[in-house]
Amino acid sequence: MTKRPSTLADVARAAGTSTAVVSYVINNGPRPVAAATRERVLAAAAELGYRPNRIARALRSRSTGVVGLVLADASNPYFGALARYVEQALERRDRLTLVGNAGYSPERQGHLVERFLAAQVDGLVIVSSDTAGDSAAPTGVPAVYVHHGPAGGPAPVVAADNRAAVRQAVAHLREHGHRSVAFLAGPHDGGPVGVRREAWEAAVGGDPGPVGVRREAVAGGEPGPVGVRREAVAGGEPGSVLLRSDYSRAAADALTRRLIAEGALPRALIAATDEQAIGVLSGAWACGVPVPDRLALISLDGTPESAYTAPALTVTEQPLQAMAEQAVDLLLSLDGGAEPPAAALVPRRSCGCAA
Amino acid sequence: MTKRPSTLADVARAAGTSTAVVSYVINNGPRPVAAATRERVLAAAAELGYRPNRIARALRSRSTGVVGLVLADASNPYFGALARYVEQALERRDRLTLVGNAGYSPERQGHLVERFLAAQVDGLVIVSSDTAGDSAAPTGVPAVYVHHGPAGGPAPVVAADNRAAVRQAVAHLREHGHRSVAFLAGPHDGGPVGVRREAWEAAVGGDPGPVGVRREAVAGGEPGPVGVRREAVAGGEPGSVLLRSDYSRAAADALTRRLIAEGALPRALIAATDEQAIGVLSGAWACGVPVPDRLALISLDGTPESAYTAPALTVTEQPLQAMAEQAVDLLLSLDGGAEPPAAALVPRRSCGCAA
DNA sequence: GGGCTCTATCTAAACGATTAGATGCGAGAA
DNA sequence: TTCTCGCATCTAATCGTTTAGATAGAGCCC
Repeated sequence: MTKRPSTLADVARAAGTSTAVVSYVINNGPRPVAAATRERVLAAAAELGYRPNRIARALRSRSTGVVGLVLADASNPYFGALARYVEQALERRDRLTLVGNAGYSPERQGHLVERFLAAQVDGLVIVSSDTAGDSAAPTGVPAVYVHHGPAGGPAPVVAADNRAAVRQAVAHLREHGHRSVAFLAGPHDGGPVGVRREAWEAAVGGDPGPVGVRREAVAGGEPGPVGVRREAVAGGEPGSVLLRSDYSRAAADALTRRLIAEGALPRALIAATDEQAIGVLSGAWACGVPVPDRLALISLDGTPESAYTAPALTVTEQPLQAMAEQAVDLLLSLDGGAEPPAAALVPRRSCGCAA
Repeated sequence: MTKRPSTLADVARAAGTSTAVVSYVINNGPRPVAAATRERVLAAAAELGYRPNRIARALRSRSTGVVGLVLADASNPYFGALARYVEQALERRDRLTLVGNAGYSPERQGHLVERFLAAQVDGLVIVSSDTAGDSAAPTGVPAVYVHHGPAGGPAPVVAADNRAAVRQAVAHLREHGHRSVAFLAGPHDGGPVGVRREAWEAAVGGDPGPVGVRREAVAGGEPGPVGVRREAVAGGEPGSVLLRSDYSRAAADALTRRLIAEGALPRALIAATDEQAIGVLSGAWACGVPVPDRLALISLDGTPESAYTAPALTVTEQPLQAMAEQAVDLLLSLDGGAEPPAAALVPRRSCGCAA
C-alpha cells in the first residue's frame, strides 16, 4: 500500500493553517509568516515527508525549471563531454536537463525540439552537428546553440575560436620542421569543421576563396573501395593535401590504410576531430607506420581521451567546459561574458614532441 | 510581440465547441466525436498551431511521460554509451529522458533522485557505479538499476553475465599459451568489478572464498609514488597477480609505467574496464613495451572505442544496447524477457590474435 | 470609543488539460 | 403520441500550486 504523496493541503491541515501560508513558508514566499507558524509548518512538512510537486508549480508559475539539451549523439565523446558539462552547469543553476539524441538528422532534431517545447522547457541548448543543417531557430523559448548554429539568428551561438586553433596547430607542425601540412576534413564543408578547413587553407598558403580545381582524397563510412585522389591546394606547397572522411573512427582508419597502401601518406597531418585522429592512429598502427616518426599528427578537439591514445595526441583543446558554462549563462540571461577562451595547444607525443 | 501559445480553450472557441470535444479529438479521446466536428477541430488546431501542454496534462493525469536517468558520469564512454541507448529506448516508447550525473557520489545520487521525484518522473533508470553504495531503493515510482544495484530489493537489476565473460577471457588467454593471467581490478571490491575479480580468481585457480594473505599492487589517481606490492593469489599459479587502480585512464597508465620500471609487468592481463585497459596501453606504449608481444591484454567492457586503440583491444563486449532495452522494458512493465544476452568475446589484436 | 495602520492569515481564482456526469435531440418502439 | 434509447456534446470538478484580494485582530492616537 504505497500511500499517496502528501500535498500542500495535507501539510496545511496538519499544521492547522491554510495552503497559502504553507506555500509562503516553503518558498520564503512573497509574504512573511510568523515565526511560530513557520515552525509548525516546517514540522508538519517534515513529518509528512512533503515534497513540492514541480508539475503543479510549473503549471501555475509558467516555469518548469527544465532545460532541453539536444545533441547529435551522446556516445561521441566530444558531444558526450559537452553534454556532461552542460548538465553540470544547469544543475548548478538549479535546473533539470532533458536530453535527446538527434542522431545527426535534421528532422529528428526538429522533432526533439517539438517534444521539448510540448514539455514546456524553459529553454533549449542545441549542440548542433554541422550535418544538421541550419534549422530555423525554435520559437517560443530562449535557445542557445553550442559548437555550431545558424549565424545571425536571434539565438546566440557559442563556439571557440577555431581559426586561431588551426593557426596554432599549423605553426607547431612547422616548428617541427614540416613544410607541408595536410588536413583531414569532414565529408563536406560547413559547420566548425568547414571553418577549420578554411583556416588551414589560409595558413598553408592557399587562397581560401574559390580557387581552381582541387582534387581530394575521400573515404566514406563504408569499407568498400573508394577512389583516393589528392592534389596540392592551389597555391600551397605540394604535400599540403586536403583529405576527407566521415567523422567516424572507422572511416579515418580506412582512409589511412588506403593512403599507406598507395604510398600517399602525408608526413604531417591535422585531423579536424579527435574521432578522426584516433582512426588515423589506429590505421597507422595496424600498418606498422610509426607516429610521430613517419606521420606527425595534431587533432583539433582535445577530448579527454586524446591524452591516452598511443601515442598521446597533441591537440588544440576546445574549452568545452567554458563553452558549456557560457551557453547556460546566456540562456538564463546571466550574460556569459565575451568569447569563450580560445582553444589552447596541448603538446603531447603525436606531433613529434618528446614524451 | 510573442503571442501566448494557444490552449485547448482557444481551439474550442475557434471550432465552436467545448474543450471536452477538443480533448477527445486530440487524444482519440475516451468518447467518440462526429466526423464533421472532428474536422473542424483539427482545422482549428492546425490554424492556431496548437501544441498540447504536457505539464497540464501531467498534472491532471498523474503521468508525465518523463523518466529520470541517473548516471555516474556521462563523459565516461561506458556510461555515455549506456545513456545513449537508454535514451533511445525511451524515445522509442515515447518517453522523455531527464538526465543527471551523480559523479560517483552516493549523496549526489540521492539528491538527484529527490529532484527527479519532485519533477514527478514516471520512473527511474539508475546506472549506478559501484562506488555509489547500495542506496535504498527510491520510493514512490518504479525504478530499475542497470550495471549495478542493490540485490534482492524491489527494483530489478539489469546486468550482463560478468562471470561468463571473465571465464571466456581467461580461456582465450590460455589458448594463446599464457599459463598466468593477471587481473586489474578497481580500487576496492564490490559492484560488477568485484564480481569480475571473483570470477577471475575462480578461473585462475584461487579459492574465491576468504583465503589467506594476498598482497596487491595498488595505484591511486595521484601520480605520486605508491608502493607496488603483488603476490600470487593463494592457490593460483605464480604470475596470476591481482592489481588494482582507480577506474581512470591516468591511474592505470601510472600503474603500468611503475610495473614496467620494476620489471613486474605480467605477460597476460585482464583489465576490468576499458578505461583501465586504455590506460595500460598508453603506459606500455610510452615505455616502449609492445602489446601484445610483451603484454597480452583483454578488457571486459567493450565500449565502441576499444576497437580503435593501438593495438585494437580484444574485449568481452557488454551487450549495452540489450541491457538498456531490457531495463526500459522492465521499467515500463513491458517485461523485458529473461537475462540479457551474455557478453561476447570479440578477438582483436591486443590479446595476440592476428590483426 | 472610533478610526487608523499593520501584520498575519485566509479565501478563492487562476494555470491548461482530462473526464465523469448532465443535457439535448432525433429515431425507433409501444 | 409518448417513452426509451443512444449519440453527440456540454458543464464543471479536478489535479497541486501560487498569489492577489479580503479579513480579522492588535496596537496606537486623538
